[in-house]
Amino acid sequence: MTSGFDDIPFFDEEPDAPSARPKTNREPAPERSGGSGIAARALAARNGAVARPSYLDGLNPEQLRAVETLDGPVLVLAGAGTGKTRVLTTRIAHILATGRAYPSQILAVTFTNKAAREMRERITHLAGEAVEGMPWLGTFHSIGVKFLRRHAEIVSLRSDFTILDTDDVLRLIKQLIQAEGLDDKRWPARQFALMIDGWKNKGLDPSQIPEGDSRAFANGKGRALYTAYQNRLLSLNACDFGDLLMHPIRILKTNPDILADYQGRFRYILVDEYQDTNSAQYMWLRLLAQRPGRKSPSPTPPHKGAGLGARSARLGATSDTDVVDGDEFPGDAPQPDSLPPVGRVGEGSSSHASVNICCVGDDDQAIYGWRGADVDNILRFEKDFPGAAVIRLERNYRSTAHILGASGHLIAHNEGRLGKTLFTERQDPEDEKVQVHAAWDSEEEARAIGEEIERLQRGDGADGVKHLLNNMAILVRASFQMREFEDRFVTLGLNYRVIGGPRFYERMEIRDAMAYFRLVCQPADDLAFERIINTPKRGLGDTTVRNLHDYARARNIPMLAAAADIVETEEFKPKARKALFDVVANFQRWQKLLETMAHTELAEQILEESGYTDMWKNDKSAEAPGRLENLKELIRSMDAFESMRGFLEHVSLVMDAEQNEQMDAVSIMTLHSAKGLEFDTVFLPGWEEGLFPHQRALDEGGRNGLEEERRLAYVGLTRAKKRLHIWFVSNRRIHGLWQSTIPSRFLDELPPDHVEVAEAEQSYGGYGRGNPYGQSRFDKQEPFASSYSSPGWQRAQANKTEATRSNWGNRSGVSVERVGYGEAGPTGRVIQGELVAKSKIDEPSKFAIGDRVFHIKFGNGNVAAIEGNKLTIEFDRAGQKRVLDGFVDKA
DNA sequence: TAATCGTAGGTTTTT
DNA sequence: CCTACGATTA
Repeated sequence: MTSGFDDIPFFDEEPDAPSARPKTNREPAPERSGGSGIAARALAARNGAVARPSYLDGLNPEQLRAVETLDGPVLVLAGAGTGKTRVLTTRIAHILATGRAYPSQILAVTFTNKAAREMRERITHLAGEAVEGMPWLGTFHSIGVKFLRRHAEIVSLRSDFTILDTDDVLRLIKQLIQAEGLDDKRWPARQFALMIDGWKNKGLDPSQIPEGDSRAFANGKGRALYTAYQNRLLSLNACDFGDLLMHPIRILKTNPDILADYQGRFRYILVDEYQDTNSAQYMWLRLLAQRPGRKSPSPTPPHKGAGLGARSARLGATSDTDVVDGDEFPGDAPQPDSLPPVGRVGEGSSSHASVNICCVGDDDQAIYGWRGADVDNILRFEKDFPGAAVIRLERNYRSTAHILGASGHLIAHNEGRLGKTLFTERQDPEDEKVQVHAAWDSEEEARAIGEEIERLQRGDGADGVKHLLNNMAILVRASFQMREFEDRFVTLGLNYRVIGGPRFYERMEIRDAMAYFRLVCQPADDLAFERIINTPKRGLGDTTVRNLHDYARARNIPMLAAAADIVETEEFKPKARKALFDVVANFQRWQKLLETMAHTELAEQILEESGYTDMWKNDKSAEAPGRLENLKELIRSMDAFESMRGFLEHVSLVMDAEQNEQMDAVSIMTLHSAKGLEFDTVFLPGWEEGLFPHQRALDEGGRNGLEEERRLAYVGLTRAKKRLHIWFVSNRRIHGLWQSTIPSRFLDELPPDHVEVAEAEQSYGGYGRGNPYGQSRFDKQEPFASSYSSPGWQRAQANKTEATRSNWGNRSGVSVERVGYGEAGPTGRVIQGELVAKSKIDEPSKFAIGDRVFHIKFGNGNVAAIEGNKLTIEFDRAGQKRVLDGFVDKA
């Protein structure tokens, strides 16, 4: 577990948990954790009756309450860095340890696999092997799959249905659009995929979508297309991601006995990141959170009040499995195919009042409204679950008081929040204020941030300590901003890591390979068939594929089967016929081998015999070696699975693969992907109107859009533990042309007490000096303007004002100043950068001049010069670049 | 089948 | 402006 991923300090790291405190659970509870239940417990403990379990040690009173309030609905409003994950995991451990439920009776949902994995690890840590048997801990989607595999037939699927990724979905939709005789340029599949996504986020099936939505696409054929799409999925025995929730909802709604069964089963429901739930997820939760109906056969409750000792005894017997897996839902007959109206789930039923559901979230960190998340879900929790206990976690363990003060003040500008005020006990006069910096343009911004990073790395900062790059991050609003930093860091030879780019299983070669495997395991997978039928090239072009497609559709058989038929005929020209024959024969053979051969071996054989690996071996492009490497990695990763099918199942849901965390590197990522992470030092560049808040969020989302942007800013600010640097530039290239920009309004929303406008340490070339634009109008209007008196801020304000009046084109005077900076400032810095590099010059390089090397970004090249750990490489495609040797491998 | 030209779009992302 | 993808052409 890397520290960067830890929301909260764990056990001994807790700031207010002195390490001197005894860890034995015989010890009475510390006084500060004095809820009444605890007091009683402590008393009991003193009498030797109940030992206070050690996992409760170090929780603050609110956290403890969140853990111990087990009956009835609970909403935990957990501010950033207040120990959210810890509460969730400890709560589960507590439920298990007190014997209130079997692991199989707890439903715990997260949004990401990462969160689920982390939760599982932590619970294991707290409660021992108890979690091994927690079958219902996972993402909404993975739990959806598990459920759907059991009840697939109710929605006319087989339980071995495939899960399509976005690529497949897109191709499928495109086919449907073409089949309708529509122009796929005018009606892009992309757009329709987004619409479907939106509908499914809301839990709407084709009959339920608003008429307006239907009319908005394809000359009013929206609904028909959606219907056709769903039918096509069924005939492919496939689901998209939305279906993994839609189908379970439908099953639960139309089958009261199944519903009652699950309602009875899940004694405790826990939801992470509740602020991010969409309507469909909400419906699903509401269905399960209702009290079981009268006739529901509820599983025997485990005996209550058992302590830790009793737990392990019970675990030995492990009746978990038969509670979940043993019972095969008798009386669960397939239902007719009619779709129920989507009403408001659970309406009119007051019985859900005492369901043990615990939702944890932070309305201030709701940043996924644009993909269907509905903040209202968290805002109206108390109405949905009457009598809910609402617990606020406001004690922050992460950031300095300045960072907390700044973020708290910013987010207070939002309306309609549940309202929390984070505080910390940390009082260190050494803590620096949040720094706001101005730069002329994005290039200078990147340059200056690079310098600051190197300064920290070197130990030239205020604290004189050398800092690891791993503890620093640059968080951007939009991914195009990353490029500037990458370019700069490559020239500096500064290690960086981009988080969130295209992921392993989304890469072309991986998808291709997976399509082969899919088709072997599932011959009806037409999408896989179409993906690889002519990859590598076999002379089976569009026309052949279309013929096959038509033939297959006419007979209602899979394309692979159609191909098998057609090669027996004279339908195709000999060349195509031969190629197709080979493909069909190959697949038939592989299918047979599936039963006998080890799956990794078979996978390798498939890629060899299909010519797929050869295709990349013959490819001269820069990416080819990397792709072959990825394929090897893919096969290697299959080892951990029982079978090829098992592997496919895993991959369809878990799209990430871990990367090398070895090297020390600065992280570059978007604000969105930074949620949940923390870093000592955080840089937030690009705080300009139009970029942040983003213009489109403003245009399309109005006030809500702005508030979501503000929450995003809040997320960014609260990622920082110790040092926070915010940047804005005066000029940025937007769609290729230079534009003057105005500092973000969010800057004005920061409290002066906790913020200082950083003075540039080097010469700025004086672009603000002798400000020709006079006093800023913002001086009067801004509430805090009086405290921003430093020259830097005034300069910033000056930029702000002039920026509103002019643009790059007619500001020749200023562009000269830029040149001035360009020559003065950075030149010195570059030299410093090299000095750093030279400290390593003595170490012999593992490369020699003339070596053939491969770089992940620039491809193949030859080493032209070596200075310490820096190489100058003549790349085949990218030209000459200086790179760090850690970034290249011998080719 | 590869290479080249033209055009559209250029926020955020999981599963 | 610059990239990525699709369509057209050799």
